This record gives sequence, structure tokens and C-alpha cells, in this order.
Amino acid sequence: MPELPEVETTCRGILPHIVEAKATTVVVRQPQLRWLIPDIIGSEIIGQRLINVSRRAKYILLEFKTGDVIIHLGMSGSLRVLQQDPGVQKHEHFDICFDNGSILRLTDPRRFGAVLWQDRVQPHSLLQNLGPEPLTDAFNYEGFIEAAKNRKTTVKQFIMDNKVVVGVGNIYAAEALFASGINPNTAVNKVAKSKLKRLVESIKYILGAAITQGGTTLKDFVGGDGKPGYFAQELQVYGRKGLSCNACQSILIEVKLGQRSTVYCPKCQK
DNA sequence: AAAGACACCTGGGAGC
DNA sequence: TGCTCCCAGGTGTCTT
Repeated sequence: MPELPEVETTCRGILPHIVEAKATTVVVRQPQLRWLIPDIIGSEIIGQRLINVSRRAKYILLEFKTGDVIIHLGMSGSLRVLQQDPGVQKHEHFDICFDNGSILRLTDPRRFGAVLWQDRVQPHSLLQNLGPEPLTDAFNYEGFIEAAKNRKTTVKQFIMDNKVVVGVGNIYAAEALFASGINPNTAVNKVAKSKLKRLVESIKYILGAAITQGGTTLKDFVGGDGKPGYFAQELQVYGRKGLSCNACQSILIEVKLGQRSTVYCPKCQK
């Protein structure tokens, strides 16, 4: 579920319920996620007000006075705010309870996600060396062309590289390449500049549109009903192997790039 | 420095 | 019905 639009939707969904509230309890049921949940979180945040909820790449930042709780949803994670505890289900590994009655609860069946802490002295090493945010001007055609110049990797793997641009996952990489008419398997230094320009625009457009869509299901998400697939009806290629292209009716093809399946239209994407 | 393989983990679906 | 195998939204780390 969690690509950038889902992470952004999550941030927007949880913020109004918990911002300004004081953390009262931290509950760790399963400390072993991708990394061990650090013990220090409780002592840092209990009694402190949550100042803000923000996002860098796919990392959610819960900002407190002395530092931030960093949450990553991995492949299968989700965060919800509960107004009362309906009882703990399987895979619900971590809670922060607040003095307004809200419970922020992390669910993550595959445990590829993470809960970490960063203080105000220096940013966590995971957040250093990240590329630009796709929806800001820091991600632009000029920088993108420059970065692509001497790279021989495929254009699809290139746009999924966190140092090039953050937040482009497997779904939206495939969709952005379709929207810009680029074969995912092309070496990025062989793609025409005009197409790279379209690619930058497509990444921005598609992520933006998906966030707008995510907003419409915000209530369900927060209400505890977080179902995946908001954007599913918009997808042109992802998950459509063997089906016909919506633009030209050709049969869509799947290839593996960097061990990730990639669907594209052999006619529309040259 | 860059590219590729591999790791972590659980659940669901296909095929037998 | 049940077993085995493959696949899945991510990304840090180790090897070439």
C-alpha cells in the first residue's frame, strides 16, 4: 500500500487528531521491525506535546520538542488514529497514546517498516543523502538531465533511485513511464531529453493526482478501515500484464527490472 | 562510483 | 483439503 501518496495521505489524516496533544504512553508489542524500536522513545516523548506531523521521502516524522519519532511503513504498514481501543489485532506492533484519548497505532504484517528516533543534534543517517522531493521545485528537469547524463541503468531503476528523486515506488514509476511514452528498459542516458522532460512532469502530475485521490479516502483511513487501492481505477499499466493498452489496445508486457516487475505498452512506450 | 544481488517478513493466490 | 511455490506497495547493505 504505501507509496508516497499513501504516506502523504496518512500524514494528513493523522495530524488533526493528535497535533498539540500530549503523549501519555508508548506501547511496543513487537520491537523487531526492520530495526529494533529504540527504548529511548518513551522517555523522550511521554509528557511532551506533538508539535507537528511531517514527511521526508516516505518517512513520517512525528515532531516533539527534543526530536522526532520516525515511522516508515515499509511494504505493508499502515497507521491509524483510534478514538477508543477496539482491542489489539495481530501485527499491531506499536502505539502512542495521547491525552485527548487518541491512539496512534502502527500495523505492519511484514515488518519491513520502522520506528526510529532522531534527536535535534543531527538528522538520522537514513534521512541524509536523500534526493529532492518530487513535488517541489528542487526536483526539476535541469537537475534530472544532469544526473542522468552518465548513468547506464534503466530509466525505471533510475527514477526509483532515492538519490535522484525520493518517493517514486514501483507503481508510480511504471505509470509515469507510460504517461511519458518511455520504454522502462531503456538506459537512462539514451533517453531523449524531450522525453526526460516529460518524465519529470509526469512524475509530478501522477503523484499529485494520486495524493488528491488519497484525500478522498482519508476518512476511511483514519476511521480504521484503511483499504488499499484508492488509485487503482486510474492505473494504466501497473497490475495490467496481458490486458490491452487503454490507448492503443496492444497487449501490455511484463519485464523484471531490478527484481521488480514492470508492465508497459510495447507500442506506446518506445 | 555504479550496478546488481540479496536480505528482512508474512499472507494470499495459483497449481497440483 | 492441504501442501508447495511464487509473488507483493521498500530500501539498506553487501558483492562485484
